[in-house]
Amino acid sequence: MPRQVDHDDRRRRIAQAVCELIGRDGLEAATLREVAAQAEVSLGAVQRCFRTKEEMLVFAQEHVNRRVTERARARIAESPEPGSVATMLEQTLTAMLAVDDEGLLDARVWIAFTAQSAVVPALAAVQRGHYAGLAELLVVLLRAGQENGQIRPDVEIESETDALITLADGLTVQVLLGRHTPESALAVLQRRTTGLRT
Amino acid sequence: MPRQVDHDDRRRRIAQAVCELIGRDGLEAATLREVAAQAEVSLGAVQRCFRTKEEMLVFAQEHVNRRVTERARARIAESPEPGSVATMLEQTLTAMLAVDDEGLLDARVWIAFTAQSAVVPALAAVQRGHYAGLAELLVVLLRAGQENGQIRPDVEIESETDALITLADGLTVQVLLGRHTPESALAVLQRRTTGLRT
DNA sequence: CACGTTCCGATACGAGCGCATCGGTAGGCT
DNA sequence: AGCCTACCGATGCGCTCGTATCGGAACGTG
Repeated sequence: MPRQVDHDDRRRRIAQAVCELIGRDGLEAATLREVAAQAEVSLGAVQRCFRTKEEMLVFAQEHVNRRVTERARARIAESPEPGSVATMLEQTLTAMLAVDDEGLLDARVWIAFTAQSAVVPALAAVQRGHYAGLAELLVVLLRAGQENGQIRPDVEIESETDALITLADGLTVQVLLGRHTPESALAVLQRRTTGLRT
Repeated sequence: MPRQVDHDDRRRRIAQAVCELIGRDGLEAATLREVAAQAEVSLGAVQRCFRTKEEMLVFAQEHVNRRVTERARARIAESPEPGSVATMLEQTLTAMLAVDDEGLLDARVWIAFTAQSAVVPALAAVQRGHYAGLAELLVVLLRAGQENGQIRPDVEIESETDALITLADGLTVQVLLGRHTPESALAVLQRRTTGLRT
């Protein structure tokens, strides 16, 4: 067999290159040639990793979604009180916001894919799956918080979960448009989550 | 002078065609040729109305923004209690949501332009201008409501305005992704606005 | 009434796109 | 050690894009 390369690693690197291009110049900047250049591989390599451009974009979409989930996990682990439900809740939602440069890039990628999801049902299904995971996590956190008394018992979990997700998305849009700074958006989010505590 | 056509009317018709194409298949579907076909004019006519494609897209962006404002005005006029501040507030915010087919189309156009605004500062400025107008309107409504006792006096107007806009945007995203129906989004919005009443 | 000006719609062009194809090359098997 | 296979990176091909250009039709004017 000829020289072997790690296919999964290459796919991840390409997906990362796609995200960087979309985050900098939008979806239309993610041409196969530009992606190859950004990932420092040849055009042929990109074509062998992904049968078609659409397949590449879907993988990149799942890639950025995984990054958000991963960032939530990391923020929880690094937080001063990893065991506190309120902390976990806040850190999870913060991971969805554009609070730092990395998050800002992901937010731009997120809205690009979300806009595309509005007209391509297959992409919308991918996004809904991501949101389903986030919603489930929030439900678990809220329920655990109510059981150990950290979350007010009168909070209606399902509707509160939806409201928190809606708030995070709305704030992300506001930050991207420059109507909120990352700091002010974070403050709004924290005011909301602290309102849930006992 | 040769045969004269109404330039402004033609520009509006072209902008409408751009919105229909973007609402159906996304920003990339708005090529000059497709726009010309949708507007039932020649490619040359589109080029003479707009010096460049970007100029056309900016005009279309302002066009859909004007439609939202116009819809808010129409909803207020048609509402059962045009004089009630609470009604005006609710109808204004409803105009920002994708509550009917026309609104759904506009919402898809909105998110397409918003995504582009995240990477093109010039477009972001246009969007910010639109939001500034909406925010000013909401501030006026809330203040008037407080003065005549229809809105709770403890509502902090500036932050509430931002919160309402953020909520409307977040709900729009959720509807576009299929995580909210137009009806459920409207219900969330109404619950929020009725909470502001005395 | 014919001319000339002015604007319209069709065509032409270079560039860049996604995708398909094809020698070259680097290792595993006997 | 040498062959042979499997994969890599470069090149080619239609196609469509945005933009520039050009002949022709339509009206005010002398």
